[in-house]
Order: sequence, then structure tokens, then C-alpha cells
Amino acid sequence: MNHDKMTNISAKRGFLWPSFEIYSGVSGFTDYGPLGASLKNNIMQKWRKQYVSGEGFYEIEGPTVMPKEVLKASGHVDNFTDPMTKCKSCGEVYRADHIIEEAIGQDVESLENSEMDKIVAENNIKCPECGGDLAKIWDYNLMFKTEIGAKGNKVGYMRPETAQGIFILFKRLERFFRGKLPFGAVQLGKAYRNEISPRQGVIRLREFTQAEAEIFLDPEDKTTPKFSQIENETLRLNSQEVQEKDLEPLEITAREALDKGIVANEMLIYQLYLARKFLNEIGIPNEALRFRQHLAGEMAHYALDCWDVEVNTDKYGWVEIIGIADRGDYDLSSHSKFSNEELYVFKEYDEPKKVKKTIVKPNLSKFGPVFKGDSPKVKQAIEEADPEEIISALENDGKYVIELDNTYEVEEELLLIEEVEEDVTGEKIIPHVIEPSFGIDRIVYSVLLHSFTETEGKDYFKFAKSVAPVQVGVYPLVKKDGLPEIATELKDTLREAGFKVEYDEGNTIGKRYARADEIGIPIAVTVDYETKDDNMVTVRDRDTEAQERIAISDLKEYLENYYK
RNA sequence: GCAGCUGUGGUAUAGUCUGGUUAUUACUUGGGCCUUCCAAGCCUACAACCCGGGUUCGAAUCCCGGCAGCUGCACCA
Repeated sequence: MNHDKMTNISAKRGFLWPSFEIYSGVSGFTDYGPLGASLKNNIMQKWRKQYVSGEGFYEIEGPTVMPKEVLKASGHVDNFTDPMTKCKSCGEVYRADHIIEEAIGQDVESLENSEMDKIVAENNIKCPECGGDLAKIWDYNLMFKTEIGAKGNKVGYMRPETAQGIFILFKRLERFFRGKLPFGAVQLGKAYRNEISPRQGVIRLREFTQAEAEIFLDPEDKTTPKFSQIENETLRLNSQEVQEKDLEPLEITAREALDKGIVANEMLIYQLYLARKFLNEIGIPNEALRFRQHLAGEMAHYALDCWDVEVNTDKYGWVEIIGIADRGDYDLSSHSKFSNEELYVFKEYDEPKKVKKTIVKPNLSKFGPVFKGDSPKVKQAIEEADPEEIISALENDGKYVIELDNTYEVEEELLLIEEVEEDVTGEKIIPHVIEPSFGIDRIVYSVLLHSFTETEGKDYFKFAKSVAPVQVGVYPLVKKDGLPEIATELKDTLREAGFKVEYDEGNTIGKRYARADEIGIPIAVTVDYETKDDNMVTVRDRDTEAQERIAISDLKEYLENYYK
């Protein structure tokens, strides 16, 4: 682990570059250079392989611009904010709650803006810089705001997370998956947060890439058949208790974590395991990883349980790269409420249940004469009322009183009370959601950091084969006597076979190996004089530097095997 | 966002305090020579004073503003 050297080489060799550099840059944005973009794509492809092919989830792709309504429902419009104020004379901008805290030493975090305005007035709080008056407090929302359409009266925001795009498709997805829980949908893409002052390079961006899966499941059944396959895996858990009491992390099996109630349910544990498996396979070792449970106060109010996967870094300490939360039914309930759409799955019982219930109906032949023109609305009121309430009212007072524009007294003889038995085949349930949420940029950084290897002879990216941006280097031993021609032809053949191949003929062979190692090309193929006689080439391994002779005719198969 | 420090070819740097030649050096990179397996050597070329304004006969150098980076504080649903 060596952040400084790693970033240096990553910039030099085209992985990560600061954005808008020729205009002196803007913090919170980053460019992926040729190798960086390729590395990132490989990581995202690997992610798809695990979650889409491996778990049977499906990928969707929604807009990055969202109308205000969606983010109102998700809570981002109201809660994803900081209170700000501004000095009227010098124009300096402050966090309002901080300036108050500083002045009167009182925690005002949960107060409304109007209340804070009052405190500012009562305590005569002024600008700390120039002593000027402070303006009315407003909310600084961390979302990028925009307008939809030419009239500009439709407010939109850049999405602050990809998850909402999945939740709002729930009705469609539920039909697509034919109503059977559990099912999962994923989305990979950009999300945006207008951070006040991002630093830490690619760790905190204003525009970043997420890969999120939303797994919808039965609130009563958060088991998964996959659990039995992984129950003996050991996990390194920094539970709430471990953090509160400052203990060593737990090293326990998935089974124990479940039985002791440290992780809430099977699916959640399975997702922790899956996240770690993914990271291992792209080159981040277990020693550099840990699971950290959100503390009670830190957990979003709707989350039932939430674990971060953190990676160890020399520069930033332990950094969150994945969050895995049981969000309960919060999102679907909230969107249901705001959109007036029922977002549910119909859960059929194994056996239909016979349910006895009492129903109360108006006796229409007697209704008309009594209520005359008002009878339709009285009838409707009876039908909408709770039968239990009507019966108890009749028992207690001998009548049921309805308050509409007039008061109506309904006596028992105007009603028909029946006991009926109904077949109930199931019920509507709002699924719970377990959400693994990956910060792709941070993961790319982690892969770079943990693949970066320093040895006596060389410093290089020891990429896992599945993510290496260049797969094969092809070189003529020297630049004459027809060797470049053979090597060039070989390069073209391998490219046509689908490999990512680089060709290099300058300088000495040693220098070219060194250059290839630096960007983590796993395999080097060298054409030499003997090739002209025996049609074989030298295949060199990046890490061991071991060489073997392979026939050109077998090379494609050899590489396919290697990268399988 | 606040405070302090910093900004010279792709990278690392000298020069800045005390304004004045063609802005130093090494590596890297491109081309050439050489080269029969791990950054060798030789020739050659490309290439920089963060941006904007001010002071001055003259600014990389002094002053102001901006941008970015680093460190600490704050923020990070």
C-alpha cells in the first residue's frame, strides 16, 4: 500500500486524471484515462457477472435527471440539506447551525430554520468576520438542481443515488418477475451530490458511479437457499458492540453471526459474503477488508440493519466502499403514499383461509322511506364504516349516529347484519428491501491501491487477471530481421480473437517488459529468431517472470484458458 | 466553508528571500543507431514559470483576486 507512488504512476500511465485540468480543475470530479476507464469497465462487467448472471437479478437503466416529486417522496428534497446563512455586508457564507453553536454554545441541529433565525435575532449573532447582519437562513440542498423543459417551471434534480430509479419502477418490475418474491433488480450508473467541499480525490466525488442491487423479499422470510453454502465462511465483523466497547473485531462464521443475532438475517449475511467475494476476486485481499455495522445513532431511521464494507488505506484509513442495508419497506411505502399507487406483492397462502366475518348492510327497502333524498349518502357512509363499530354502537346506544352535513340516526331495524364466511387466498404485502450499494470509484481506487506492488526490482500494478486493462503484450525481441513483421501479425491475430493486446518494439526487451509490468499486463509474448524456425514464442509471466515456449498455433487456446 | 502552507516541461526539481542573459538538472516520452530475453549505451527532438489583474523600463521572482493541492477544523442523510 503506497498511495503516493500509486497515484503518481496511475496519473503517468493513464488511469486517473484530474478533471478540467487545462482550466485549472474543479474539485470533486475526476477523469478516467484510457487504462482507468478500461479497468473500471472490467470491474463493472465483473460486478454484472456476479449479480446479474450469478444471482439472477436483472439490470435496469433509468434517467439521471429526476423530477422533484420522486426525491420529495424519498426524503432527499427535505432532508438532504444543510442550513446556511450569509453575511449581508461582506457576503461570507456560513453553516447556520455552526455559527449559532459557536456563539451560544448550544446544539441546534434538529431545529427548524425559522427557530434558528429567531435565535440569531434574540442573541444578536453577527458575522464573525465583519460583524455584519446575517441573512435569513436557507437550506443548502446537496443535490444538483435543474429545470426540465423550456418553461422552466418543472424542477428536477440530478439523482443522488441510483436506488430510487429502481423503487419507482416497482410496479413494472413486480409484473416482470410475475409477482414472486424474492426478486432483484440492479442499476449501475452515475449519481450526483454537490458536496460543500470535497477533498480526498476519488474518494469523495461530486459525480460518481454506483452499482446498486435492490433485493425485494418477503418481510416474514428473509432466508435464502444459498445460505447453507456459505454458513461456514468466517467473517470479520465490527459489530455495534465491538465498536462501542472498543473490542477486537469478531472472527465468526456466518452461521454464528446469524444465531447470535449479530447480523439481522440470512439474506443480509449472504450479501456481506457476496460483496467480499467480489472484492477478493478483483484483487482486494481479505486482510484489507472489514465489515462495520452502523451504530444506532448513525443508521438512517428506516434501516433495520446496515453494514459497511470498509477497505484499509494508508492515506485515508478505513474507507467505506460498500453499504449493505436492510431498508425494510421504507422506500416502497413512501413512494406508495406520495404517488397514490399501491406498491405491493400479493402473497398467496398455501391453503385459502376461511375467514368468518360480520358484515353490515343497509336494508334498502326501509332506507328510502326514512332518509328520502339523503339515503344514497347515508348508504355510502354505512358501507364505508367499520362493521364492528356499528355493532357496538347498536349494542350500547341502540342506534348508530352518522355525522354528515346533517346528523343521521340509524336504528338496527334499518340494517341487515349477516355472518359470512369468505375464502381468503392471500394478502397484499409490501416487500422489504435489502440493498447492497457499491461505490465503484472507491472500489477502482482500492483495486489500484491494493494491486500496487513494490518489489526490489520494480513497482507495478499486480492486477487480477479478470480486471487487467491490457491482457497481452506482444514484442519482437529486436527491431530487425523480420521479427517485427511476425510480431505485428501475431498482435492482429490475438486482437481479432478478442484479447486486449498492446504491441511495443522500441528500446530493449527488458525496458518493454518493465513498462508492461508497470500497467499490470499479466502476459508478455516475445517473438525471437527461433520463432522463424519453430513457430514458437516465449510467454512470460508478469509476477514470476518465468518463461515458457508456446507454439503460435496453441497461443489462442492458451490465453483463452488463462483468462477463462 | 475556515486557517496555515504550496503551485516551474509528462515526473521530480534549481532559480523566488535580494526583480535584469537563451529558466537548471535528471528521469520520462518521440525519432535514429546499437541490441539474441528483464529499465544498458550513443545521437537527436518535443516539452514548463497555475489563471487573471496590478506595480515596474523590466515579473517565475513583489502586491491583489481566483483556481487547485496538502495539513488541521468543519461537513459527509
